[in-house]
Amino acid sequence: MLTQSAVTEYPRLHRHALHWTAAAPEAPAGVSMSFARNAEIFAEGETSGYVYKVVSGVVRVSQLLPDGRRQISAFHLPGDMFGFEIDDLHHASAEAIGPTKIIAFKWQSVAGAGASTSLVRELLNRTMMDLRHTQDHLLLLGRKNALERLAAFLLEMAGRLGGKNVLELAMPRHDIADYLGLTLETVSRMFAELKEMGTIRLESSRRVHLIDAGKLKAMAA
Amino acid sequence: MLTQSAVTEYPRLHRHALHWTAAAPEAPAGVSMSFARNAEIFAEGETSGYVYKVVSGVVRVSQLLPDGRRQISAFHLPGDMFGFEIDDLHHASAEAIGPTKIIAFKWQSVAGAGASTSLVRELLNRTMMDLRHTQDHLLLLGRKNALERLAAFLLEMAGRLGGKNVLELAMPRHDIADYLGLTLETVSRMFAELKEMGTIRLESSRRVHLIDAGKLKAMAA
DNA sequence: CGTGGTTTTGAGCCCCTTCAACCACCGTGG
DNA sequence: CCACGGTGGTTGAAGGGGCTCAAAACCACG
Repeated sequence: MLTQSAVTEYPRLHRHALHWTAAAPEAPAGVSMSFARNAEIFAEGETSGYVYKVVSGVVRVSQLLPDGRRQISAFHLPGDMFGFEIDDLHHASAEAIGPTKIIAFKWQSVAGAGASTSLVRELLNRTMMDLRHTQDHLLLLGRKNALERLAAFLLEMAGRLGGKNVLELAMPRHDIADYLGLTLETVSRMFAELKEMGTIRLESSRRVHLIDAGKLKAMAA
Repeated sequence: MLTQSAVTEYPRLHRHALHWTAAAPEAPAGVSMSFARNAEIFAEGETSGYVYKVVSGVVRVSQLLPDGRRQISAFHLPGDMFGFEIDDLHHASAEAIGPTKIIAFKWQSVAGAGASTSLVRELLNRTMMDLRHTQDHLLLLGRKNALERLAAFLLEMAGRLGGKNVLELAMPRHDIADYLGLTLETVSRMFAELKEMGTIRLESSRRVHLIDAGKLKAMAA
């Protein structure tokens, strides 16, 4: 019945932030928080009430099926915001991939009745960007093959990490796989294939040199 | 190299609406338009500037890969709005599935500098609902098998069409396939499988009776 | 009753998964 | 200094779920 393994064990998640720090009393007020590797920022089903902004580190947002299959909908890098919800229940969970600093804003303060129009507009803008990214990802998951997915992923990361041709991936193969709708073995094999084709070079498993970005773009379809 | 067929021919699309009708001069001003089956409402890459609201009929929003593989990101039913864009370029295309009536609003009027905060908030709300739907669809495309996808699709449609246990699907198998990231043959086979299991009955290929919605929910994972 | 579009069904194959080793790296402690 | 455990990554072999190709059946409509 099941296509994917349902027995994968994810790293144990550690609840609660390492520490909280009251931020400068500007508007809107934010609270800064630190999270250790694999620490849970919020969980699916929890009550919401905050939006979060990444200061440093990387966050993964994911949804789980009852049997443990996981889909990561986005990786959030410094500057990104996440955690918006329509009702006040989180509909996905968020975890720090490595040591991560975050600022939490009260939802009321950025989108509540008293929030300035410019803040609401800012939020609308970010939400529309998220929507576009997610729609692009639909195309990837629905219609691209494994090699195309990895090529697209590397280009996305390269772009978001500053357009350099050397990139330091923050996440393990397992997370990449759950982002791309593949298994970690397939991801590993596609890395090998890109390497053989001469389009990338692996300095280490996390440090990737893009040797031929043009060829990558062509394959990403 | 390619996993999916790249030679599928889509129905020829007919440009332009059948007719335009100036709407009552309320705020915001809308223009009503009618489209025939397979008529293009807007195309990927076109300049935007309007948001659209479905009055009657069903609209599909899709993205294409250069070789013709297609992913439908959403079906829009009466009452739904679509066509929001961050910049003023459409990032996907929209087509009427059957005869369809739509009202077009100037983007400026609902989200521009002069738009009321309540309109912007309304738009934020709709965008966040779209985002949630799209994220759920990521989980479907990334991690569910064919049978689970079709079960989830039927439940989604049943819910949106009013919760009845008989539903009239507006779209052909091909569109369902491109929504679910499958081929039309697989969709057809999964319909047959659900029928054999006794969870649905096909009055015609488009009229589906949900006999055991509980079992469907259980399979949709 | 043809005709074109849609749907179903069949047979074979392939990409990706599954299952299973093995390896590389690294901080810890004997 | 090296054994060690634990995490993360690679590689191999085999199997399967969904795709491809093909043909027939169905259906609305002239």
